[in-house]
Amino acid sequence: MPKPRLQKADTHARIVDIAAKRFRERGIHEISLADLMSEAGLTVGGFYKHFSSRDELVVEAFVASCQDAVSWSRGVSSYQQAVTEYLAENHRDHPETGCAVAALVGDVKSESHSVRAAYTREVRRNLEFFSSLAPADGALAKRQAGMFIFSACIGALELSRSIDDPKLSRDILRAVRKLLVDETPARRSLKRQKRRRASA
Amino acid sequence: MPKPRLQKADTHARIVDIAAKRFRERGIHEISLADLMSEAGLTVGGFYKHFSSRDELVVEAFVASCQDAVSWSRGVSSYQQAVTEYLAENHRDHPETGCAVAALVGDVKSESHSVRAAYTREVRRNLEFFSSLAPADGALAKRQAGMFIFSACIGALELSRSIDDPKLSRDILRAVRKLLVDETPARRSLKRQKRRRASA
DNA sequence: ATTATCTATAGATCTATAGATAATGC
DNA sequence: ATTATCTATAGATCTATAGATAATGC
Repeated sequence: MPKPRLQKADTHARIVDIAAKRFRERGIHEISLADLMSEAGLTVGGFYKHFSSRDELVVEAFVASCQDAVSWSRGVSSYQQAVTEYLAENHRDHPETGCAVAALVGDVKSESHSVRAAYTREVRRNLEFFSSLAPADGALAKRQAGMFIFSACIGALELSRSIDDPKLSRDILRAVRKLLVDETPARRSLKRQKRRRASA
Repeated sequence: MPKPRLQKADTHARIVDIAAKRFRERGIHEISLADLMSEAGLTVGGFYKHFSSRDELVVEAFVASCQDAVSWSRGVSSYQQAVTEYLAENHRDHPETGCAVAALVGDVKSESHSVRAAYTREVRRNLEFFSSLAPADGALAKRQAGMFIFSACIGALELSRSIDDPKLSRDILRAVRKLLVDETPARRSLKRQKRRRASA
């Protein structure tokens, strides 16, 4: 039963949004176009009136995923909040609305040039975000701290998602959260100062 | 042209070794049984005389991959050496002989119970290895430091492999290497002591 | 005769295309 | 008449199975 005049652009966006969720949730190749179209209430046949290829959808869906990260970062005002929320069990359990860089970190290796380019842009945006919040002095130190923090976050989140032991999964998130928040150079020197002031 | 009596066990091991390489290199589902058998100089038909299913090969290949990590860790005697070699460009460029936990961190989410169980065992073994070398005092601190270090290493390695900018890729490896080796709690307090001694 | 491997193929996907269909808007 | 979507299908995989074949070892 065709339903014309119901805004083609809306349908297009709906397909992209669904793909953006499912790709992060299950991986780019673990879901078929038929499944995605069906979730949108459509059939496979119509797909190529919206996209010239599967790859085109992958790129659009990835870019759409990044919007979730942009919205999230707007609500984050401190380094501690960023790390705590990124490494929360809630984020681990909901890859479909979470960080696309983490969710697709293994997948993109075998993707097209366009996908990898979009991915690299998003990595760079994330590094800038974490650098801007990083407790470090000077542009270079901030940049390096951003790379360090983002790497630790991605590694911990993906490890916690991949193992099948819930306790170990939680322990990894907690340990990395703790060491990132407590044991960062600037924070440590802050603590030292407090200790000194207290003992004086 | 069949070649009987040439040790079935040898052929079996050869298939497993090839799979162990290709799965790490390209991902578990980006390579077909036909391709693997062909690289072993065989045809697909014979596959099921060696394995009851594709999944069985995935498990055996994963376990075989872990041997590379065990051999590697035997030659590692210090924390600094572990981090430096793990985050080397050479490791980044040769996933086929490198850490299977990193190479398959995204892939295992959609794999069978057996694969995920083997993966979890290997994560645990790696955590123990990094914990044993970690510059931290006390069993708990060592355990947490191991999780922290391994997460940062996996995140940095996989990010460096996924992006398409060689310079950024190298910068990430370098920054994480530097901050892990220089800025670890125990090392920092060591440095502080040296500074104090020098100024005294 | 046994056994490892081969050829051939069934059955299940999945991407992509061709042409039909039905609701809107002139 | 136009246009968005549908049904149907071609062509390319990929896993798994059935039965044939050829080299060894009795």
